[in-house]
Amino acid sequence: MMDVARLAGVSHQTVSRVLNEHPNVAERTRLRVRAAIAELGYRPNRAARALVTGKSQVIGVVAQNSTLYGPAATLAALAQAASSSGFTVSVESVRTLERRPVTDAINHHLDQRVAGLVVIAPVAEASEALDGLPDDIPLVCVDGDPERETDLVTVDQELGGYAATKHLLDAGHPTVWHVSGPEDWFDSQGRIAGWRRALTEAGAEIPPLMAADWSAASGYRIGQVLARMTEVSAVFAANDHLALGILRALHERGRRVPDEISIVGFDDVPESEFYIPPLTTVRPDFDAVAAASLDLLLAQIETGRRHGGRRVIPPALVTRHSVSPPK
Amino acid sequence: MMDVARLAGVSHQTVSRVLNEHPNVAERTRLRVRAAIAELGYRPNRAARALVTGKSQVIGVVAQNSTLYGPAATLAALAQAASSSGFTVSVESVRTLERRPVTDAINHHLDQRVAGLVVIAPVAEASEALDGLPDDIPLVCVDGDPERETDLVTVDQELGGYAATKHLLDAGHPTVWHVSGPEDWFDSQGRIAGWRRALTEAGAEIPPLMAADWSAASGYRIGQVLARMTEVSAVFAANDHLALGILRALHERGRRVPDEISIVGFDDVPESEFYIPPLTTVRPDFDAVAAASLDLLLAQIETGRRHGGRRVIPPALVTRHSVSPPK
DNA sequence: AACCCAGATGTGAACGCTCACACTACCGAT
DNA sequence: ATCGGTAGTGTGAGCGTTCACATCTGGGTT
Repeated sequence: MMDVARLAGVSHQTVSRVLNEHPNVAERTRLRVRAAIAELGYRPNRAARALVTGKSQVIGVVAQNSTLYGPAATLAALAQAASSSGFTVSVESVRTLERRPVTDAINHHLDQRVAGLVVIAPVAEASEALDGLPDDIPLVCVDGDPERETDLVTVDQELGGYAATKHLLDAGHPTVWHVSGPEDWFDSQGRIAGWRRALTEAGAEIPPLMAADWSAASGYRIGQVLARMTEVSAVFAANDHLALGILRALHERGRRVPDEISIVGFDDVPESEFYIPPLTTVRPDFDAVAAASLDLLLAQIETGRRHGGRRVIPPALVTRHSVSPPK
Repeated sequence: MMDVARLAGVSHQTVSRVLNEHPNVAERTRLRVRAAIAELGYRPNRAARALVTGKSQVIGVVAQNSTLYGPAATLAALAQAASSSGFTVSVESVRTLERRPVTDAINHHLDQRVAGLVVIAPVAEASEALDGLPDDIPLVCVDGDPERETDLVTVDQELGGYAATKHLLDAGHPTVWHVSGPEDWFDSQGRIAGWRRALTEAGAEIPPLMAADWSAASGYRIGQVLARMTEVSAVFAANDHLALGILRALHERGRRVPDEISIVGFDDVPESEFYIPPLTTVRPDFDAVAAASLDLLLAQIETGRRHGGRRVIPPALVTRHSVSPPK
């Protein structure tokens, strides 16, 4: 920086001002400094800046190491969105969503003096890890406890579950079975609630809940049970991969979809359009989730205060060919 | 740090020594310092350390913003592996794999004084962006040009393509059609080469190449063509999602898999076991790719020199039910 | 007893920036 | 003629570490 200053015939401070786009710099000075920067190929040292300001241009993200579609898609979208705002995303990957590893990951980020934190905390325990945090660090919680007070971005799971169930009910099915995700996930809870509400509103019987994890394998196992039960005509699966497993189990036992049984999924993974049959599903907008998170976070960074903002992104039902009226 | 030093009754330098596990510190002093650290809840400022040492504990990753399974899985595994080595992964997400955005991303990382760089560069243009780089920065290229000299980690695509094709040939098929990924991807090129080699070795006819992108949608389009061609009895799809699209197209035209047509995929996405029928596929070990990358990178960081190391991870064929002998 | 050496510790500078403040020049208003 | 204000610029300190070097101590050698 000194070299640049010397070449431009100004002080280091003026160079700093040009770099930070400080208003009070004469136009020709600015030009001269920029020229010197270009000539020397100078690039500012962000570590030094981070040291003195106490903040970096880095957003710390805590996410579970998983290839689950939702979290992975959110993370990718977040990285993309951050890049275009001049931020870098630093990922601390946790093996499990227990409190301890999440806390460690957060502390590690704090050591690096990140400008803000995005925590993907889809279960209660991970969500609780956010409670002890000093409140001078910008923080957005994604997919976290819908009840929490701090800034939160989430897909409207309840609405999605409601829409899926309603769609099946509207097709004429007397009731809808639900294969849910793990019960400690807020996502699962929301989808279950939506399912229940639709059923209740319609005065339909509420069948027992079939809880699974998010995998196609568990969908398959539950599908084998469902396939034997002649009274089930409509199933709402908590995600597309579960739906795929169910589809396969049904196919194996010769139960035809949608003729005998209708199915709706959740997530709209790009492949679901090519399942057999093409899956009617609920599409959350992960790009919108990422954009909203960044938006909230940047606002906090700017003002230096928590706002308690809350963005709930409504998902959309996309209808394909896995639903038909009951026979 | 000064506070800790004061409390422990030592100098700041001794605290620093304890922090960096310098050998020449008396045992009881070390204990006293640790106690002081714990009592004060002191956490070192990484930005300050990065400033003075010129290196951070951060690994810069450049990856395309995509939800493609391979890159996403590699990235996740990398973040996980880095975390357990005490490193953080900083992701710079590029929208396209053109040279310019990749170079920008790399420079941005360099500004942050990352300890090393991992670039996922599956096409030639991205790979070229690595050429102008100063050679004092540790660098590992993942999925890059197999011909390049610098440290490289990649799945043995050629072997995978060979194994898939050979498997179909061994089942008795006269030849094997190939639906490939985009031709500018090294992954595609390797799989194509393996496919050709297996065909050539067996003295089989080499059918025209069907090039697609990686999506199920493009697999479906090509599948519609394949379904009409009575002479095709065996297809090797460059990834599982393509295979899914093909499966669906075939199903629509009433062509049964594997009775009439056999199919092998690539990637072993977790869902492929539940496709109809369960897909025989080639499984690359993304965890191994990530581990090898980190290994190579850490070695460079330690020695401060490029080694020109090269790790080629052999994939494994996993046989399920999408292959049978021709009728 | 004098010496040496290695282990343990302390001292001050430096890393590359930004911040707070001081200074200069020039303007218009009194 | 004096004053205050403002745009433009410079000066020095300080952020929290590590590095290079200096100093101190105690045990083993001669």
